[in-house]
Amino acid sequence: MARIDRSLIAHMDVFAGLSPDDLDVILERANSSRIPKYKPVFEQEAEASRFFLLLDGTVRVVQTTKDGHQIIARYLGTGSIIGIAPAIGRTTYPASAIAAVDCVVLCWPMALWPELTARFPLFAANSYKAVGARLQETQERVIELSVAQVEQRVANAVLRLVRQIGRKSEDGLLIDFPISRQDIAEMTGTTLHTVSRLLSSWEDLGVIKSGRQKVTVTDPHRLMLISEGKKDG
Amino acid sequence: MARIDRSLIAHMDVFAGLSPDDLDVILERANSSRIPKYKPVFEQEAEASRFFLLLDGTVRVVQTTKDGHQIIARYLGTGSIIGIAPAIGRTTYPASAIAAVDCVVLCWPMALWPELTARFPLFAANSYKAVGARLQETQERVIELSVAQVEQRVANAVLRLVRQIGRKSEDGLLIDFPISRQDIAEMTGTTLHTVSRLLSSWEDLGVIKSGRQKVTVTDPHRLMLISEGKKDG
DNA sequence: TTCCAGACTTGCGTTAGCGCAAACTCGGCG
DNA sequence: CGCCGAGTTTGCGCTAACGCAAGTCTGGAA
Repeated sequence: MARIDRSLIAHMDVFAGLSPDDLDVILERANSSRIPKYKPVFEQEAEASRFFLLLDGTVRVVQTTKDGHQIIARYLGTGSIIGIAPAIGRTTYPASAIAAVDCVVLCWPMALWPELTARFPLFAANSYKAVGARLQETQERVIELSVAQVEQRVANAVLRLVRQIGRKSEDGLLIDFPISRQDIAEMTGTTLHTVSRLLSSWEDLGVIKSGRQKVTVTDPHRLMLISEGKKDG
Repeated sequence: MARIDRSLIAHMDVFAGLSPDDLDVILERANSSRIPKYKPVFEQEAEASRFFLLLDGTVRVVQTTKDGHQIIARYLGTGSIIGIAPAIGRTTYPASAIAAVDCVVLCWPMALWPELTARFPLFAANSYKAVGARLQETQERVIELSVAQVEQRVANAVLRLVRQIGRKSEDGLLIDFPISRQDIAEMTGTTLHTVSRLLSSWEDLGVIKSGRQKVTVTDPHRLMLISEGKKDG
């Protein structure tokens, strides 16, 4: 861990409040590595031997069920801490993390987790805060799955993606990594067919533009209305 | 906090690993109180002014959406720590907690949360572990809502309830607090009608017995098959 | 003991969304 | 430059589950 730009790292949420010296102690124990697009950072069920900080890129967190269904738990962007299995009382990873684009991560041996959290309570607190935030998001998703129709859920998912990792393009807000209909289906508990139909209808309405593994939102406001179940404006 | 039996408390998960002295310090700051059946321990959106340890009973954690839908996030039993909003980065309670039966709780002013977690890292870690466990459960629920049919979800919910807070009765495993069809519907993202139909059909099969706000599982194994989508045995 | 409200049951029509299947599109590789 | 296959679109029939409505049951209050 020598040639990574610290000024960026220092501002990441997990390190909030830490002194530069403390930061040094933590960072000098880390290794950085590149994860090419579509390669896993870690895999579900594997021994949780390392934890990671995403320095650049986006990862897709995926769970696979016994009967072969895949569910996208979430996308995580730059600055996210991932793979902290012990924080939720596990020794294996509960999900796989796949690079959605080329990524750069820092990683630490998991053996350092108890040590670092004990020595740097702020680091621990920040990490746990991330877990708490994920709990809240997940809970919101439960509510959505329980009470909202598919169209609203898909609209919401697209909006969330755009907000989290959207980029302005000439046509509107572009989701900044390849995402298929299947992916959106796995985020919303539906099928790629239904997603395709919905995206098509939205495209007819002029709310989005979409192509192969690409979605651009041209009328976010309208899409928000849809996500609230108000189909017409 | 004087007349509560410490031997029971000392064995609760949140206090695992703490010395008796540390435990004393924590407990002497607490107040105990009785929450009668159906009364709230705390309410969604309210300022999170206190956190609680459930000494006896069962609480129902409920979220209400803007459009008036209720969702039961989970049931928590004796030994659960609840209302720790700051652990997930909030200053208000994200949900309401309602006593499902007469309950006894300990409570601390929220102002003590930073102090106690800082002073007793094991207490902090145990609390955060609880958050982590809830994240995992919630995530599993997302998966279930995404891929499983209503019948499987309801079967699973009943099994979970029985496991968590079931009591042996002459007929089988009884869910040990009043639970309505509506409640089960709010746990599984369906309607009381559908739940009623399912329970009726299971009763015909001899898998359960049920009455007003009461469910007894007589054939857990069969119910498990149903929850796995294998309707026949 | 009677009454009542809240819990539950059940029939019926409707529909959102699934599953299958067939066709199309397009980016990249040979 | 043409082919190939993954990603996508779309039509069609089907069904799980909802929503409504009209009951029945039951435990506790009066």
